[in-house]
Amino acid sequence: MIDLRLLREDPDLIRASQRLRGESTDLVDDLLRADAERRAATQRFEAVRAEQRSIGKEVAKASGDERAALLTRTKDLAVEVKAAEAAAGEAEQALKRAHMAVSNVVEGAPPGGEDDFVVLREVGDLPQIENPKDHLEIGEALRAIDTERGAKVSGSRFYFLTGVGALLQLGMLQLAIQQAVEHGFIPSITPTLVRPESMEGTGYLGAHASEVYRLEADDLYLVGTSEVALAAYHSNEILDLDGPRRYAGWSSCYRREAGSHGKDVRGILRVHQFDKVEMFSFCRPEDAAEEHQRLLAMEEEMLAKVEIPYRVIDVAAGDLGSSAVRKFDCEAWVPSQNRYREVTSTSNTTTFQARRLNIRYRDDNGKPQTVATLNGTLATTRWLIPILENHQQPDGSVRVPKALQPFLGGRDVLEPFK
RNA sequence: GGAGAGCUGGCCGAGUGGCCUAAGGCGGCGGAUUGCUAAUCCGCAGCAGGGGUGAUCACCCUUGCCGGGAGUUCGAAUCUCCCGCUCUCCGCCA
Repeated sequence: MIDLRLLREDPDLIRASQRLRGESTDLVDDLLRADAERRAATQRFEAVRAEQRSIGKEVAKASGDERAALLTRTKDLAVEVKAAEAAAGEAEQALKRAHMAVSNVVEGAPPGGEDDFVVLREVGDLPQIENPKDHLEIGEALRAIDTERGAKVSGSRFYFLTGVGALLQLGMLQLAIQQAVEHGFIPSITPTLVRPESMEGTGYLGAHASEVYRLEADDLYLVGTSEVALAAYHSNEILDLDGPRRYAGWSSCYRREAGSHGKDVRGILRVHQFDKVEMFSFCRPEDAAEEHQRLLAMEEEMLAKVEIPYRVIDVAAGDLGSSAVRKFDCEAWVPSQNRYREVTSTSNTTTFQARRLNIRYRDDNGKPQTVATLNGTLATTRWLIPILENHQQPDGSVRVPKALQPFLGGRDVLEPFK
């Protein structure tokens, strides 16, 4: 949710942001109207309620005829109060709906849609591989990835990681946690089933509702990222913030992939369940842009450790999620596809999520203010794809990046089974 | 799954229909005293929304908030119902 004070002071700023996103400016006018209407309705309610309360005090002291007279008056008033309260409640609900409909105010993202991202830099040399095998072919030869049995047991877009596949993933995630701890992040293992409020607070029940698994019998949701649990972790709290508060959450993630039938069906690029280490920061709004760069630097440090070439893109305004003001993706080189594919994403959501989740800090005057939140990927199952493909050798073996070798019993090469 | 007890401000905790504008304590902030620290004494303070007066910082008025929601009542922290959560015990179970 955006800051309503900002909306009142500078509605044109919000309209400009909506245009950049390719979203309607009518939503801004709807919100302005709903805001004015709510204030008017609140005032009407408060006026009758104040009268009711003051007469109520006289009733308590009065007796006999005087009391009876007061009671007839307050009985009528009670009806008015009830009606005014209901009207104020409806105005409040209408405001909330209009409020939810307006996206966060874009900050510095390039204009345009999905294809209008700006490449900030390309890092690492692309490997020269003749007829590269794709990650599934390599993974099957190593007996590291088994999608056939994944499908047998659970359906399409499920897989088993076995042997060195399991070790690679565990090592990579462990490496991410180690790095996070070195940089002062609090390592966390988070719930993957959450209540509706938590899901709603992070905005995942809006446009992405069909992407989310729901357990009807218990009214719980399976998270698509530990961002959900980490964001909701401090909901309704006032934090002591000296500097940014940083978490690294390790969890399995679940996605229905409802709208992606027939897309990326091979291998483990797009799956219903995967594991991820996610960074999440709470900081003062004035520090958010700098913190965003820090999360991006963390991602690049990890990519360097697994020795894969990548590029960094500045995602265009029209392709941002509703809560992000800016988003940087790291895309790793995938030789079999001869293109870059997204492996990390870091978003600055400023106060948008925190306002909905009611997460605040005390400013220098001791007044509660809404915090800013940011998130970013530190490692995920999908990384196995560029790791296997970029490090493949002509003989079918796979070189193990130095940083991962300790997690594979010191091996520097993984040999295929005959 | 069954039975019971709870949920009050940053924290602890009193409050069983109007005197709640929520006692008291801890912690916090300001001041006094004081070689320093500590102790003592005095004072100030919840959160959110709305309106107003003089302004960039206050002050005044007002409404809501006692786990969440609905209800009873002229009036609810207090009574009723639904939901959530915590604790204790029993049962079942990895």
